[in-house]
Amino acid sequence: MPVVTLPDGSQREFAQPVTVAEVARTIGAGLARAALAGKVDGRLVDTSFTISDDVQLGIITDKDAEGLEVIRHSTAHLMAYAVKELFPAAQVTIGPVIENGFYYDFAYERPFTPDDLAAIEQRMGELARRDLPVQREVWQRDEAIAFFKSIGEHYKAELIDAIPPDQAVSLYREGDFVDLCRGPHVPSTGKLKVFRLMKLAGAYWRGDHRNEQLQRIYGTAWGRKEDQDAYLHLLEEAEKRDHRKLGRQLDLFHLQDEAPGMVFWHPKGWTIWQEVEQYMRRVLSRNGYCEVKTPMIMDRSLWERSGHWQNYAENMFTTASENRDYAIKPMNCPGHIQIFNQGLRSYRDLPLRLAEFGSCHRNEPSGALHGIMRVRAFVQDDAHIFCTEAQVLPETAAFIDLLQQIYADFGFTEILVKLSTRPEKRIGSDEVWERAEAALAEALAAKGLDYDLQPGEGAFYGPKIEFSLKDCLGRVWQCGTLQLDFALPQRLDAHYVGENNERHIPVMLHRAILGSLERFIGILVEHYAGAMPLWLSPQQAVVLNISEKQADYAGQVAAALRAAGLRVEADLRNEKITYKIREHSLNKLPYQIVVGDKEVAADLVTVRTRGGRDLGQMPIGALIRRLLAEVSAHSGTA
RNA sequence: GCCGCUGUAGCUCAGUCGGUAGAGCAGCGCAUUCGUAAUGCGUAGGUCCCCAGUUCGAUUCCGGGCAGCGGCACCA
Repeated sequence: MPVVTLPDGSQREFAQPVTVAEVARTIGAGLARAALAGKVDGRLVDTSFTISDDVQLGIITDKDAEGLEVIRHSTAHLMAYAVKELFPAAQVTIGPVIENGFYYDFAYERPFTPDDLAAIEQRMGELARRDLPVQREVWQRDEAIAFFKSIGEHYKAELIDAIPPDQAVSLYREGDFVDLCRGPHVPSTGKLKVFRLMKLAGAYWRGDHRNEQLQRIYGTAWGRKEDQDAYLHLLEEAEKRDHRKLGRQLDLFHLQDEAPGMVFWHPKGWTIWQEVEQYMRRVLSRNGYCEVKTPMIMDRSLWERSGHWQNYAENMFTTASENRDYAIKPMNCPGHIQIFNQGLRSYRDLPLRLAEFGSCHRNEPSGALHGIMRVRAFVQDDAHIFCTEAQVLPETAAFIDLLQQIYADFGFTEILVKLSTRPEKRIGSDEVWERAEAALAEALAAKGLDYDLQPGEGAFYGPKIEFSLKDCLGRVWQCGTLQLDFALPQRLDAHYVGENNERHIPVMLHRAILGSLERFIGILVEHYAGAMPLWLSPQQAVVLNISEKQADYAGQVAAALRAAGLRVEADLRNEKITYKIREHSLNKLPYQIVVGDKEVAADLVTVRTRGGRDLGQMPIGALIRRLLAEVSAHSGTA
């Protein structure tokens, strides 16, 4: 006699066990049709799930986030079904739900082609229209392994083999297709109406590059056509914000074949760079950092002592001269330790914070390069804090404050935080790791930051915190980082004299806020779609004359603004005012100052923003005050 | 690095089933002197990514590179 409690608190009593689908039917025919799955006492189940005890039940439809996940998961299975029909020799492997969609990996004798993709999508449509029931079956593990082996699905057999022997496994059957799956799934393929296959890619079996490469197909799936259209539209819009496209359009930088992964900064892009760098320099100086500069090329012996020559060789560019080998620095830490090591340090010198806009070169794998986000030559806003173990917590807390303040100034509020802890291969005792991880976790907790824990992902020399931002397509890029290091100071003989007059090895914190200036500027450009806030705009205003008569006055206005420290040019070209406004608006130039006969007569300027807002007429002094206020506020999206 | 796709004018792209290529925008010149998102006319611009091969002839076909793009792996 199960009593089912619904989300609104109402209860229904049934004489004998009922399925989720049957409960939905008693509520209404519409809900029964819309039901994709059920949530029984917080657990997602199929609509065919039988309820025999008193439970809390929610009917999941495509309006629920979970409903969308079920749709996507079932669509992945539908795709696998279509692939098996069209390419019987293909083996299925795994097909999870991801953000906005799903993928499924197949092992096949040849890569799929775009034509294959179209055929698969068409077949999926046919299978969906047949509205085949999707049924759950529970098998004994060993029988399931034997079954999948018998139909030539060796990857599936391998997957099930990893499940504990005494555990039963669930299989889902739709038409002639059977797949291992935890579920739940939609009750029938007819529920899958809105999907599109997006792209093909190679992917390694079990994510290991030593394994064979599988064929991955990505797709998207939605409850309603409008949602999918909106998503596809969003992708189109995101493409327009791509920093590589805007970098060219706005004449910020370029890359060329002869220097893969290395950026040629143009005057406008370099202006942004300089603003970012000068801003960071001011903030660091206010926060107790000392700026230094270390050599780009150092002798092999130093890199051998640091361990890079042995462990990082494939990523380092090297050079040689007069029988000596050198490495071009991939990191700044060894150089900073050389500065720390000059003279005898006292505990009174700690914490010592050495900062450098450090130019690094890393020979990244060719396939990893991506615009200016992942390059081979880049500048880190790097710093190393030499401190005692007791200072780790306060230094970490201060760093997090600083990072948050800086990100806010650049307009970023959505920051992804991760804490990576001890890996299997590591140096240092467990007690030291314990304290180090606890210090980082404590600092994060004290700041009230939500973070993902990544066990085993720390560096061999210490745990780390990562701060990431998203690009216009939602790809995550690590920017800020804080890494505790117990190893390098010792390897490179750093010490200080403590209160007890004995020598101690300092703890080193590697930290960066922007990460690399290249990457950070790339993210900034995408974040603002090229319409940089005033303080970062390469050109902040342009003075436009309506006809040649006002050329002199326009020049004077521009000069007055420049004298106030603003980046302003006069555009005196013999073009219509509409033409100039259009062009500067497309170039995302924040303020357009129009002067015609009326302005000359009244000694005023007329101001409009790149967004088309008319600010009316004002005296030049008022304009200057307005712009300077906006610059110093680091704000303004005119 | 691996899988797939792509590479034509400064940019965005069309085109050549093998006979050395075209548009729009940008550039340049002339006219126009204009009030808030494109004035008109004219003109110039190419190693069709590179190197080999097949061919009477290759931008096109074949092979090998390089670079870019989408993923995967990597990102200490």
